[in-house]
Amino acid sequence: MSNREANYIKKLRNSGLRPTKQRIKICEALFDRDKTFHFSISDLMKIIKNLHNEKISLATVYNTIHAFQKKGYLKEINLGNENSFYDTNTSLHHHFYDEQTKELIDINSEEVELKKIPTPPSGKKIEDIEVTFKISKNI
Amino acid sequence: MSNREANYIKKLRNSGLRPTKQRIKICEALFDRDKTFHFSISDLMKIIKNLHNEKISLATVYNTIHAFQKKGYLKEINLGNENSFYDTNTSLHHHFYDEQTKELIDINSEEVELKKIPTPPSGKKIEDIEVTFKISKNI
DNA sequence: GACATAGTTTATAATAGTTCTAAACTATAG
DNA sequence: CTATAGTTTAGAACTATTATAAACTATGTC
Repeated sequence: MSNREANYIKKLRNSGLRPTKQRIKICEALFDRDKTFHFSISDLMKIIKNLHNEKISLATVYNTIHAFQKKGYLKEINLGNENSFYDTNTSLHHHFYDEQTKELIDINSEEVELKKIPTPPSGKKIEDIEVTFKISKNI
Repeated sequence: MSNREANYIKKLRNSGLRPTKQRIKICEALFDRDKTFHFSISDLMKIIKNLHNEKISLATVYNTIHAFQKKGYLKEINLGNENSFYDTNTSLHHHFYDEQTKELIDINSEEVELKKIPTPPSGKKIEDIEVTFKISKNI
């Protein structure tokens, strides 16, 4: 068993998730990466298919992604496509988004600073700030 | 014919859209308002149903909203619900969003100022900046 | 290791939002 | 008034997602 695999097993157990072989494979597909990773469920299905000859059922992929999201290992991002996207970068951060190419690029939170912040409606507090910079080809 | 109706007819014609009675009714439902308006297609269907006894088919509502969006009279907003939302405020602006209550509140662009803006990837330029302040009940 | 059990996976059905299709209808120009 | 291109419509088709319920499996206990 690889070091990484053992680590996933430990993390899954610590989160109250049983380390099944499907979950470990999904961990490998998602987190064995240098950069943070953006994906849709259908992206992930394809990646799993290519990575292992064995397949994981669609329902399991949905279940697992939702479980990982609930445990805070994934963040859902909303770009207005018809389908949901997920981000392995769960820290506070921002995005460049190219609507043409559907490219999504992470921006570290230090790269963006707000000078003026509006006062929230009474009885509410600001929980999170997300800035999306819509970009396009520079002709 | 009301003043407003005549105005909608003119605007539709100027945009290259034939002023059909369905489109005029949809204009009334959307734009006869003081405040900017946020809605989903199903919201709009209900509103039309209540406003007039006559119904407009779902396909027409979709067609019309898409046409209005293409002409720049509506802006799509992405909140990560399963369905699309639209905003009659097409100017550059930002939002408060309460995920619990699904409340969405417009923020004028003057209320938000950015001190530091990241440099876009080479060959790309920033087209638009959207800031979402996620809010929640202040306990 | 065998067993019970609670958690998990799976194929499939069901649902929801949206888009497509093709026929009927209508605004508009000539 | 007529021709035509644009529009509306019901319903089918499609896509993403969630629900269902039966088979399977990780885990703790003996």
